[in-house]
Amino acid sequence: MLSFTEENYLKAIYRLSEGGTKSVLTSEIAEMMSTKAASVTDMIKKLSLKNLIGYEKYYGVKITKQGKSEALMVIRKHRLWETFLVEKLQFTWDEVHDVAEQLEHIQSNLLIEKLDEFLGFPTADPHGHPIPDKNGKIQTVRQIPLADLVTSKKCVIRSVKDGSPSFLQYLSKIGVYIGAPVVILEKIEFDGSLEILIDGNKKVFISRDAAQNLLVTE
Amino acid sequence: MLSFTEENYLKAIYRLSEGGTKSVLTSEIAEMMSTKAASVTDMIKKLSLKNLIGYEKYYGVKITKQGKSEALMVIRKHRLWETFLVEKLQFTWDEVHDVAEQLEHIQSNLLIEKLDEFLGFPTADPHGHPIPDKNGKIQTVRQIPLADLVTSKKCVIRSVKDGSPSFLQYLSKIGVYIGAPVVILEKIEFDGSLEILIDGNKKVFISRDAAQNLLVTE
DNA sequence: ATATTTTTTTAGACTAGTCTAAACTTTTAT
DNA sequence: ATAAAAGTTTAGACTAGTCTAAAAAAATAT
Ligand SMILES: [Mn+2]
Ligand SMILES: [Mn+2]
Ligand SMILES: [Mn+2]
Ligand SMILES: [Mn+2]
Repeated sequence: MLSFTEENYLKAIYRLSEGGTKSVLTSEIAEMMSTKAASVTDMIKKLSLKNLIGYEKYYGVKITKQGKSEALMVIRKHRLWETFLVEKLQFTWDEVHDVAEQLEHIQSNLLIEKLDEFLGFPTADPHGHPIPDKNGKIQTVRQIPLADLVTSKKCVIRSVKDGSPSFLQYLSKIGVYIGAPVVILEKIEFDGSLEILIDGNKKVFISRDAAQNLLVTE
Repeated sequence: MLSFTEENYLKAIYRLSEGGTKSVLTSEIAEMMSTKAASVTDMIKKLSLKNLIGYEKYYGVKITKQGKSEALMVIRKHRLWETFLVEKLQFTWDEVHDVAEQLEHIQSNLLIEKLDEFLGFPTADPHGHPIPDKNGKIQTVRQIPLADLVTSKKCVIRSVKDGSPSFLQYLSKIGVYIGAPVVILEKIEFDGSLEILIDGNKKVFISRDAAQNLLVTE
């Protein structure tokens, strides 16, 4: 059984490993965990002993099959709890992350399976991020940044890349939500900002940065 | 903010203080927490410094107003979560305690208030134990052990004193549940066991011990 | 190719919580 | 009243996790 801390490290290493085959560096983990490199080295040794990661001194770590599976279960719990908070307790999508960060460490298979069922086996959390199933399988759909879409092509908002509360609050304010139909009306040459039409009736300008953080499907 | 461990100690001290004005002894706490007296002494000093308990060396501790309030909030969370697990996730009443023991330590006022509302502001948990409100107020109803009731008087099962999974499973098996109407048909002189009628249609014999652990109202 | 800078690891210290063993205080028995 | 027993506290050690400072290795610049 993994400790609270071990689970958090493992999740960080998993996220840093995603979509990349090379080793995750000590400094990257320290950065993501807001901790010091020396602490990371200590933890790396522990996780390596438990065969959750492979470790080569001075060259970083690679997550193992077993480690990935454990990390996916933590992510599964995190996203199911976030879904619960929004769907059942009427949290807004910017309020759920910190609480889910605690709830994801509750140890009970029965609980998580029953929660999954209660929620109707959702496949994505309130931010559009996929929820791994009980076997760790993730349903992936190709999504592209809104910034990369051509003008006047219809698309649907599917997820946010950066889920910081302030960005999420901003999105709610301008009327962007997961599932919203959007078209780009005009790309502003000068700064890369976009004028978009949401829901067929709301025109707004969003920055290049914002458009980069919104993922859509055509 | 209290740690996980501090909360557990405080809850134990609160429970040992209930319905009694004299000090709680180190050994009693150690017993309840399944730990050693030396560890208790260490923790006692910490809680005392935080003014959650009063401590007189060699003579045990007394919980303070502030300590009681903190303990009640942990108990509130514990019982709300147990209610959630049974009402919403279809757990049985013997399955919820250990999970609630973890969930009670999640730190979020918003979460607990929303959960309370989601559950319809329940006043008792699945074992019939009262749920403190957000101000720590407990609604108390006078309940007596079924063992102390006179023969042929109608009563309703309100709560269980000992909530161990095996006792709860046994109760379910014989058809006893919170809210069940019961009458004592006969008290067996020999061993104090009772023949009772549940729901007006199920006759069973229960031990004196069992009858002592079932609390009822007339 | 060598020197400098950057990154990583090690060494040693600190906190929270736990334990055993020893010392001390209170209670109980004679 | 004194001795024995029981309960409590202290002392010192251990684990998990963290940190700073120093040492070591790798990457980069000259
Ligand atoms: Mn999140
Ligand atoms: Mn976490
Ligand atoms: Mn319980
Ligand atoms: Mn607990």
